[in-house]
Amino acid sequence: MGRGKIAIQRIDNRTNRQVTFSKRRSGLMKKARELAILCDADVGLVVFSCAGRLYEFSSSSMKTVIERYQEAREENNCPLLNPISEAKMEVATLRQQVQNLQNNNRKLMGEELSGLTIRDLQFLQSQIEMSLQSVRKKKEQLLAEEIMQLNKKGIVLQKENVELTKEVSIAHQHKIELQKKLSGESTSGDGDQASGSSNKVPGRSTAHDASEHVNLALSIERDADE
Amino acid sequence: MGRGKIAIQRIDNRTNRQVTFSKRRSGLMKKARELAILCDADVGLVVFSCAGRLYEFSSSSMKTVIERYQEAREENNCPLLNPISEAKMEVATLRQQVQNLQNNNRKLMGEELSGLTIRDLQFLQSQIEMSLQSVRKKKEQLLAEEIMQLNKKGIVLQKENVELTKEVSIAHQHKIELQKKLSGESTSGDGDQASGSSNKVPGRSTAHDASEHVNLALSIERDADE
DNA sequence: AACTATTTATAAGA
DNA sequence: TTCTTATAAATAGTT
Repeated sequence: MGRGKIAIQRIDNRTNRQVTFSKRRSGLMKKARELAILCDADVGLVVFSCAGRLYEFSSSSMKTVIERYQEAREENNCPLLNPISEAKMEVATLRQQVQNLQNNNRKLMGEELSGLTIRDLQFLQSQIEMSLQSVRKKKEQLLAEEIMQLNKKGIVLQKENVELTKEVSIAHQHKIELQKKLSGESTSGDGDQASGSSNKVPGRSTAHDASEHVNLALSIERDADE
Repeated sequence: MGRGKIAIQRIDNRTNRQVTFSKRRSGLMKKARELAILCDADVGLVVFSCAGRLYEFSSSSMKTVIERYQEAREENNCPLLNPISEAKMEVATLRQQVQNLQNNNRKLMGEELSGLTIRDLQFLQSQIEMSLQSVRKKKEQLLAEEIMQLNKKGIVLQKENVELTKEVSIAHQHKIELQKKLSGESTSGDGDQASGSSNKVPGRSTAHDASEHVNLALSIERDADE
């Protein structure tokens, strides 16, 4: 229907193809609408251009048509073409699974025990006792690790402290020697009056901090074993 | 296009409508196919006759076309038209829920504790201890109920036994009296030789059964408190 | 996008 | 239903 007859095969010319697509698409849509109206039919038409653009017509609503189509296909034959009832099945399965897990959880939390027999309860109790043992073991393990690490840190800090003490002691010695030399030259000495009383360094008592950490860890362990 | 022009409105004549439906439907299908081939388009066409019969054409597969349509609609705009992605969303949510519940279950069972901190473990331990308490309480309650019931039953049976003993005693008395009368008449007596030694009824020792039940219950309780 | 020569679809009749 | 055919409608190629 046109100036010339064309073979029904892909139109190679790009422009030509696009023009024909536009014309025939609107013609198809028009005919789909006419069929729906004239014959009281329910029609759904979906067209994707080769560029991926979507065009559609439906006499009622596309959603309705698609659902009706899927139902009809499911009734008549293959259950392979239904992405929706697959999903529905999966939802049902998962719901059941959630239900079971929730029940199990509740029992493990000691809730909703009314339906259980003494035997069930005995089993549940054993289960929970084992869980408790497992959790306690894990916690003790973690605590032991933490304590060991803190002890290591403490030892390092203590060594550091010893070194610093030595340095301070040496510095003090030097100072005293300098003071002696100065007092040999003149009687008015400008020496450090406080440092002679102690070799501790209050501003940076690192070893003291470490021991505090260890004590804290031990107190946590004591709490845990109550 | 035909012998006469027709208005685009529902054809009243039933036969006419059916004929037109048949002709135009095949025409529409043909044009849909031509469009798909000529213009390299993806076309899906679904037609339900007013009688509910399904006719379809799709250039690839209807399943593919429908899925592509739904995806396209979802991307572009409204999420109202997608029965499939709703289900997908629900499946995703449920999967997550199942995952969470399984994790929780495992923790409550003392499994897979590696990611937890000491604080987490402490909390979990408290939770499990509470569960254990709850389960023990429930079990003790059930056991107490069972024991009470068995005791009641035992008391009833004991009373019954007392009554039966009395009856047996009376029957025995009667028998002795009858024997006395008979021995007064003739020396050869046909009396009960065994019943004189005891007033127990070995064939129906109901009270004895009840006490056994009670002992069983008590032994279960002892097991539970280990 | 409009035109138009042709082809195609189809309404009515058989 | 199916075939026929006159006619309406669609559209291929052109402008």
